[in-house]
Amino acid sequence: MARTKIKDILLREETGYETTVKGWVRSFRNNQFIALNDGSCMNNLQVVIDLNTDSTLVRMITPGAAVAITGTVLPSQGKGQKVELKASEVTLLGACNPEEYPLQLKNRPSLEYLREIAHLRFRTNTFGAVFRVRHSLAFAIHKFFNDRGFVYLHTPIVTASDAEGAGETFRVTTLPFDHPPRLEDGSVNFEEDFFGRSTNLTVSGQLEAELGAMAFSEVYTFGPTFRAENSNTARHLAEFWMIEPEVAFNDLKDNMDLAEAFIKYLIGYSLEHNREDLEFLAQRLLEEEKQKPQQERSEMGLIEKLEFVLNHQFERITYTEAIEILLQSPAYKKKKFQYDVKWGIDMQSEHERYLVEKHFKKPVIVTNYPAAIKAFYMRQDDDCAPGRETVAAMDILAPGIGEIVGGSQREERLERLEQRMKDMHIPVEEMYWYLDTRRFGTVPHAGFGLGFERIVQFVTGMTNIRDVIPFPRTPKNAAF
RNA sequence: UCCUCCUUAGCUCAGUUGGUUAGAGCACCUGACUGUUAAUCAGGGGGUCGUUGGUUCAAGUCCAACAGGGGGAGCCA
Repeated sequence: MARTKIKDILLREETGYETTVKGWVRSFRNNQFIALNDGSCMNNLQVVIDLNTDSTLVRMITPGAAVAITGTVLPSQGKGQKVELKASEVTLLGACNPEEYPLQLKNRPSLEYLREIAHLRFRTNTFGAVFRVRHSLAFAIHKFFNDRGFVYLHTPIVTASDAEGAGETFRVTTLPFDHPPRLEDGSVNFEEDFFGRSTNLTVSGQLEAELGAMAFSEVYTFGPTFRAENSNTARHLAEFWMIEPEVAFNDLKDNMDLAEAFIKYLIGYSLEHNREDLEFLAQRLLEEEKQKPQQERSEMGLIEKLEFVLNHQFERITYTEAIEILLQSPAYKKKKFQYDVKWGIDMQSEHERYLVEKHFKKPVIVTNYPAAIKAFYMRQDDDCAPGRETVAAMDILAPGIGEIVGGSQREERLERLEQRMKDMHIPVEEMYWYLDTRRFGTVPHAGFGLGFERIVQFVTGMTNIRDVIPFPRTPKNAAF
């Protein structure tokens, strides 16, 4: 008999039909009640087996074991569920030695411990919910852009340019690391390497996305990104996924509108399609926060927070206004900030958190940062006072996780771009392909990068980024 | 990379001022019971106290280094 997904049985709420389910045992009570989960949804299906079932088979029904069960769906006699499956045939597909299996429903394994058994953690309620939401968000990203006529562009994972200076790179090579071919001056001869030049894993697909935008008008990338920085935080990974839309003819305001609509769409999509999972995650978060002192607890529950963000305009302020707010803040006057505030500084986490969590209490888009602290490709603002040169940058800061989006209108004027690159010691000749877009039919355009795991964190409420990617890669950790 | 805290049973954690044989709950095993909901009840087994070195008559406990992890910071998405 064809397998029915547990989600469909629970959704149907109909009874009296015969069917087959397959899944993994979460718990087995009373030698009679199996809580069965097949990952299709949060909830388990209660399977009731006959008391006369062969006792050697009954002994094999243990947490983690895989079973196939045929039976009739009936209204449940118990209180915890509407329907249950009365088994007529139970088949053990895969046994699971309970002495060795580390996941038992009645244990309360910590997130840190589950990270060590990441190959099994999908089978827990928490990670089941997190990764169903992650899937939903990934799908919603494609849907959002597809519905708006964007072309999904696959930018390369192996690249030769580190021109953007977005971070430390992982080198890609087939040269023998113990005796690489060398030039006369002792440096490694990359001409003998696989690609005939020094290559690394991509740190961003943006520059290539810009090339696509100059033909398709609107493109987006969504792929793995690699940074070899020795960052040990709850919001950094060495391998993560990034979404980078790039739109011709858009200016900074269009860019903000797109980013805000995008984030709200993702939240709305998840609220609509992952209600059960989000409710579970909200409950989990609530339990976790009970451990914290009152003042550190968040004011809103997870779902309230998502609905709040969905229903309120993001605050939009310039960098200059942000600095002004910080300078006027009680926190600044009481010298609560560890780092000083003045125009020109790169804002520290404490400053961003003050703006987002204390002052505005909602996502904030900060624009027009000082040119000196931003990347070469950002469009230089006109009519700046001397010493106050800014660029058309925008960062979206979200409560709890900080910068979730970084983007800008791009510098489309060839001379100004070349001059800026020279000032910042970026090899102009090597970047001829990038500059060609400014030579051949250049237009104003804008785009941004959104860290996928950060939006998954925001939506699921998971505080550590390592818990929203299946197999996290971080310094000293590439297990599984 | 820096600051800080942590590492004791499969898991979550106690462990007093350095002092006899290392504790609990859950999990696991054995048995009982059977419309349970993290099932319940009775009994049982389970430890190189992260690793290495040091101080001491004596170290889970004090010191150092290293490893791993948490929280914070930097860098960023």
